[in-house]
Amino acid sequence: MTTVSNVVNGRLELMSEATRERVAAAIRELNYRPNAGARNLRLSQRGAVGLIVVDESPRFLADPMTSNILAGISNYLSGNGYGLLVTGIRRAAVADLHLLRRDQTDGLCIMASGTQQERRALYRQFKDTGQPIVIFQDEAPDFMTDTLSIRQDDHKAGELLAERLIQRGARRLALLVPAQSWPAMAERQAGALAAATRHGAKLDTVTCGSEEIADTQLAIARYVERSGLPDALLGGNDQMGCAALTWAQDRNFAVPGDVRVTGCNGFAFIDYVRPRLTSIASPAYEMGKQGGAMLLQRLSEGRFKQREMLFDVTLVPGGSD
Amino acid sequence: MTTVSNVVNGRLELMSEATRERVAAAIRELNYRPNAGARNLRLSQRGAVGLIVVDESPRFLADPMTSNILAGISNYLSGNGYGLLVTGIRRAAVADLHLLRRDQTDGLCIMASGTQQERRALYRQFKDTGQPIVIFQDEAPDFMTDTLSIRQDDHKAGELLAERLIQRGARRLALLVPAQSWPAMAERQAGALAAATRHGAKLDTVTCGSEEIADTQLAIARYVERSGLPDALLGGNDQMGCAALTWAQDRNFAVPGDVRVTGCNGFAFIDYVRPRLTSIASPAYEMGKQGGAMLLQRLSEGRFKQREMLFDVTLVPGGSD
DNA sequence: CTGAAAGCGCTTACAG
DNA sequence: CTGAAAGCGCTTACAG
Repeated sequence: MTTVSNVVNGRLELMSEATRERVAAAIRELNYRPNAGARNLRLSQRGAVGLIVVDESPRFLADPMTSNILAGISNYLSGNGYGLLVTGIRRAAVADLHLLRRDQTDGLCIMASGTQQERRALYRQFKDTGQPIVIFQDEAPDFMTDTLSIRQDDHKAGELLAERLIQRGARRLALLVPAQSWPAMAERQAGALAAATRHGAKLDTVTCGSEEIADTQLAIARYVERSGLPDALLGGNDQMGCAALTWAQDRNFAVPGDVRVTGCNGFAFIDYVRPRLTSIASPAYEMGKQGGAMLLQRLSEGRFKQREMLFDVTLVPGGSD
Repeated sequence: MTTVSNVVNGRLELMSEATRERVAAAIRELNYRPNAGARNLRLSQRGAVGLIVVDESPRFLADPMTSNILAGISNYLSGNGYGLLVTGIRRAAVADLHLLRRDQTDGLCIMASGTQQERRALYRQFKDTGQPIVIFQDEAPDFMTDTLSIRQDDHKAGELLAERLIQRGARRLALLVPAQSWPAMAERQAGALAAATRHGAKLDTVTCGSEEIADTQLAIARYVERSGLPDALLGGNDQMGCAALTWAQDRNFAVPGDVRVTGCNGFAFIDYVRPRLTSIASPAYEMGKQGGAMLLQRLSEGRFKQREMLFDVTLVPGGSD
């Protein structure tokens, strides 16, 4: 058994070539696949990481940001012999989550949602598992000790978009945000506001019932009725930007002639609208990959090397601004 | 230990209310979380299912079909105490896959790609693990015994789209398909061809370098140069449909006035183009959910109740046809 | 209801 | 290089 274990785990220097090949032949012949659970039990590890996406919708992967982060984490972990257990869950059901009630992962990756208070309550529950945690797209509250927060620079994203619009002559900007906002969205808003203030431009915030197309367009219509057409409509994300674009087209406003429009995060579908949506390129996939890497490093070295990672963003010009 | 095990596993009838509460209190106090791996080892089960997406791109979740199926599987399994281990992998790397080399799952869900020969080679490797397998969006070859194939009715999808276009007066249809096709795409093509033949209409197949927007638009341009503008451009999926839509718009062709356009699968972004893309609603999420359910049923009952499931599709009218 | 024991399939220190 | 043994944390049949 010792030698087989040594072969399976690649400690090949402990035996002769002939022995190695004999064992390998037997493995092939028997179609032997080592039981990963037994190995993990013996080594007091779990061999897997949990990804928990807290979302009220069962389609928790609908947002490309989420699925890109997932792909990044998954690829890194799979390449390093770790499993990724994926769960999407409504906030109310988190307490019953298998990943929290049973000990089956070495660490957790979290994408939370809801108000700050709600997210803090979630993080406390996750912390109670005693596992190291990577939080995506949110800051780690002070009480989260064994934690790494990974975000993209959404403040800069807001600034880049607002500055570009102002440079092109816009003086009154309207930023579309969902009623139920989230930290990244708030950062974009703060960034856009900072840029507007710096350049003496005006930034209105238009609160939409949700980020869905119908709610977004309704909110735009009401805002324009009240305040007139702004120089620019900034979608809080690509979906809201595209909603603004089609709203303008449905009313026969020229984009960018009558009103400029932008999005944020730059996922695939911005190339499918006309004019192409000016947006921000999100490093979501890379964030996921780094999150996986940092978590495995934490597991092997005992602590996270840093408390936060902030990923740079860049502007992707389309024709809509 | 016996009583604690009975509490943890919900065999509450074996003890008094007082005992139950004493154990529960101790669990809370100690923040005890049972080790899932040890339980699985004792019960000779793995407690998890693997999802393998064979894709040459690291962004293996970019297609909404894939991420919707994943969400469906994940939600069903999580709700039933099973884990889902997600891996995206290039075909060339499949042989080294952890999910194949180690014994860590009770069953596999597969989304393959490539030619029929390549997919057969993949399925043989998966079969060698001895696990029950659910194949999505492809038929199960004869040699796959312990297998369930789950597909949507793509033949009907092709028929529905072609028939609708013909009813609206189209006589020459052009179907856009990627050079590297796949079974679902071939089914759509067969369905569209059957409908065209039945109604005496003409269906040309336009092979595009890939399903990417640039390749699709290039292929359309070449086809139109050679054969003139068809009455309708049928995208093999929504992405290709949207590519056709923007191609027409960039050339100042009216849609549907000069040329009708359709997509297939009906994911979110078809609402963000103008006119809205007429498409087919894919039951991808439901397929994933049923796949998870059928796999767990297979695990508890010893065999799949059926060899195939075919999900119905419906047409979603937009303004593009 | 509790306690003692066996065993799931591994890893690893140790003796030969 | 091989063999025997302990132990990872559970479940479960059995005795008390």
